Amino acid sequence: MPKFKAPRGTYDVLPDTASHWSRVETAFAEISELYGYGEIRTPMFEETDLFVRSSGETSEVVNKQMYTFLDKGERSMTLKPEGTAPVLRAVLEGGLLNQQGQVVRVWYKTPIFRYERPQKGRCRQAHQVGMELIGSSSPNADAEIIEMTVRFYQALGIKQLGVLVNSIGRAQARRAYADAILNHMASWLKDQDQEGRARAEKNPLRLLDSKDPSIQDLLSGAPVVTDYLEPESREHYDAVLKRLNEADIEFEEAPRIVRGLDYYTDTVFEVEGRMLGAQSALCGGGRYDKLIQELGGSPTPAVGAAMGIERALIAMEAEDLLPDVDRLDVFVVALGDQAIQIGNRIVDRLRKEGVSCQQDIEGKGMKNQMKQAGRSSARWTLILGEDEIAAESVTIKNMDTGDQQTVPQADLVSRLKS
RNA sequence: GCGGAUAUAGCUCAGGGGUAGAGCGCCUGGUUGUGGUCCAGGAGGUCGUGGGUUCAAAGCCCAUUAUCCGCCCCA
Repeated sequence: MPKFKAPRGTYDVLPDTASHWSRVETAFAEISELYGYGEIRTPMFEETDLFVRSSGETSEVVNKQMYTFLDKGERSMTLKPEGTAPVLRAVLEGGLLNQQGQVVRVWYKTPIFRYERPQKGRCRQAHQVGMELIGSSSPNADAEIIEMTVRFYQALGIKQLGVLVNSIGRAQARRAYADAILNHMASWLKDQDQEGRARAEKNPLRLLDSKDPSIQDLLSGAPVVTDYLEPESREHYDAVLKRLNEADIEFEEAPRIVRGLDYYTDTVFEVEGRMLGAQSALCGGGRYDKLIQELGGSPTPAVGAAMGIERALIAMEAEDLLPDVDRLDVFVVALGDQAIQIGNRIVDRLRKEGVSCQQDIEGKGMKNQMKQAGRSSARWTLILGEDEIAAESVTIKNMDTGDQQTVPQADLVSRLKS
């Protein structure tokens, strides 16, 4: 029994699944580059206040879920619970927005830390990729971000997903709408315990995506946020929808979509996996025009999204999209000292040609070496024994079909490449 | 944070107050030049952890930890 275990809510990515991770990460990096986004990397922890300011003092994340600690200088630090605020901080600090009218496009890949009760698709150290488009209030920006997320999931091959788009307007509309919801739910609210009531009153919009069937029933006749939008917000929202239609992005309008972090304005969206159980959100994003100001920058509109890597992997697993184990090209079976020497030279030569190779290092016999070859899932096994040495040849065995033929060592590379 | 379930071999699991089980995997041999098939043999477990009850606990009781499902939250 090992003495240590990975801390609660964390886990290791072992070699058999690491390639799945890099596949997701690579897909996102490629999409980002295609849209002209530059990578940005920020520290794992920040001043606690950055997250309090950005996510909102009343948010669940800030209240209950942050990994906060005092460093040796008695400064309150927090492991980043989300990616956006640190990116904006870095963009401001790095002077990327110092020229007026500049539009900045960045993408990132990062772990995030939230103290939560672990569940499938919900860990204390989770991983996200995301992008931010900073400096544009155009609906085209919102549409670009949504389009990118869709392209990302398409690149991974995930089919069963829903793209849910909504607008929650500006502060005024939201306040008016929140009142309307509370009003609508007044009779239900009376019957709730104190905590439930406090939660509902703190953020009435949250009621909208509750999974409680009794709440959902009551909400069926409830007012819709889009009826409360200010004229500019309405216009913006319509333009986003129009742009998405033009780009042939499949989506649905979902008035129940709100976001958990306080900084969103106008457009919010979510990509939902239909195979994910309770943790169904694959991606969340939206516009946050007030946030940069909140962080001390000049007023700057922006829009962005974050995608959970774990959840993408769960979705891919459910749709059987995860690639097989990485195959080795060649395993060299060599029998006897001389053959081993020649085998080493061949392995070296093949690796220089970009052919992945392995050979026995334990001095085992034929049978065992063949077994290793099988286990390595090599495409070909090269056999070097007395006969081959004498003839300066090598036997190539195709491990899938079992066919084998003996060819001159000089022809090896061209044989393998054909 | 709340509710429910689970924890036995590397993996998937069965069992059950009195000597620890299966399938798969692993090792060895049949085959000192052929893996994935077959046959034979073998290794591997303080039954999650800590206490308690008992002549006896892996089983019963209590606590604890981890995982899974739902709520909550969200990626």
